[in-house]
Amino acid sequence: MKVAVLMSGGVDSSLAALLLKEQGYEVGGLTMINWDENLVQKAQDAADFLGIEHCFIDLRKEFEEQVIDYFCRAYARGETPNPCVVCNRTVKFGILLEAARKMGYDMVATGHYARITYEAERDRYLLKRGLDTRKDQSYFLYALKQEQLARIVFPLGDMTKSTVKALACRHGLQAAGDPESQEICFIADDYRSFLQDRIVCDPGEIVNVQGRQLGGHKGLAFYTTGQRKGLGISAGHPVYVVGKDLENNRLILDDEQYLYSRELEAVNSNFIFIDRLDGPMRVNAKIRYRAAEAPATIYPGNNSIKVEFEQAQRAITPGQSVVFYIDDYVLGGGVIG
RNA sequence: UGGGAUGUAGCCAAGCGGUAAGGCAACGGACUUUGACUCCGUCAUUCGUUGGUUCGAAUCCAGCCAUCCCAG
Repeated sequence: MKVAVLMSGGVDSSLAALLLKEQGYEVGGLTMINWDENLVQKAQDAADFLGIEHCFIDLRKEFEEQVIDYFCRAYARGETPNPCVVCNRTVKFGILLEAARKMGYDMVATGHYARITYEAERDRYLLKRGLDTRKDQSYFLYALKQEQLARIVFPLGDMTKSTVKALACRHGLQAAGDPESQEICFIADDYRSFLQDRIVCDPGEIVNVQGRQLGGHKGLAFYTTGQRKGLGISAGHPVYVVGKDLENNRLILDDEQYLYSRELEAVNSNFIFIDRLDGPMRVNAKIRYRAAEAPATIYPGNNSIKVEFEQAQRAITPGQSVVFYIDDYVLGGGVIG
């Protein structure tokens, strides 16, 4: 069995490669250039250290079309996209996975903290959260299809981050002491300056819920629901972005209480645990990566999924993903409309 | 131009003779495979200004300046 480990040169992917090798797989390192080609060297070094072959593939064009373009368009629409979700579905486990297969690999592996299991009775691959709930990354993977899950291995899914670090250290992996990963991979510092060159940003008014003017904004794309910092508005008490009035190019700010809402509509949904949602279902749902799961009922709609929470959620944000869980399993998810 | 009121950090604001609270904003850090939230830390040698009284003034007194309100 030949496995291509998608290597970044960091601890996680390096250890993933090492573990697979120890388990007897035929392992090769594969690195995609999606933005910064300088990262390839680090991966190459790690592969050399592990004594595995390594090659890279330039996917900058594809990444630009699939991820960056999506990222910018979503912001231009006033949404707050999650590029990692799209990258995983279309590039990392899409184009790159296909490329690996063409190179003769059977599977691809990454250092994600998530688990994939196969359920024979239903002939389904299921996605489970990582054992280390603090590091669990299943949220970013809900959009994967069966064909994709069938070809993926996550060697770190059953481990905690501290175990990974300890093992990496014991094996003398260079990256063992590296700081945790960064921001969006294609944005070094501030996503705002990145957007500035790519989309049109019209300054406009800042108003409160009642419509009273409070100040001015630099372009709706630069703000996200629930945001407090960087607004420059001194109201005597904290105020948050509670919405966007795209029609009038106005940013709406107000007290935190206006951020809470009990329901949302999700589009572009994908289901993993089941084929499709045929009727109401009780789940635990997460409206952003670092949010607590909350009990909710989901309902199938025409072109969307309606999600009704038991308790109001704070800052439900269009463009972000809502992911449904049943116990440790990812049922599916969608993009908040 | 008369009468009244007010002038403390970017904004709001405590202080009322004993050596500048607090909130908001801002900045820095922690957290984080998205954007946020959150948490921690920093932020007026100086109180419109000039003099005076006092051992000592943002606090009392006087002049000047500025702003606001009512008269005109």
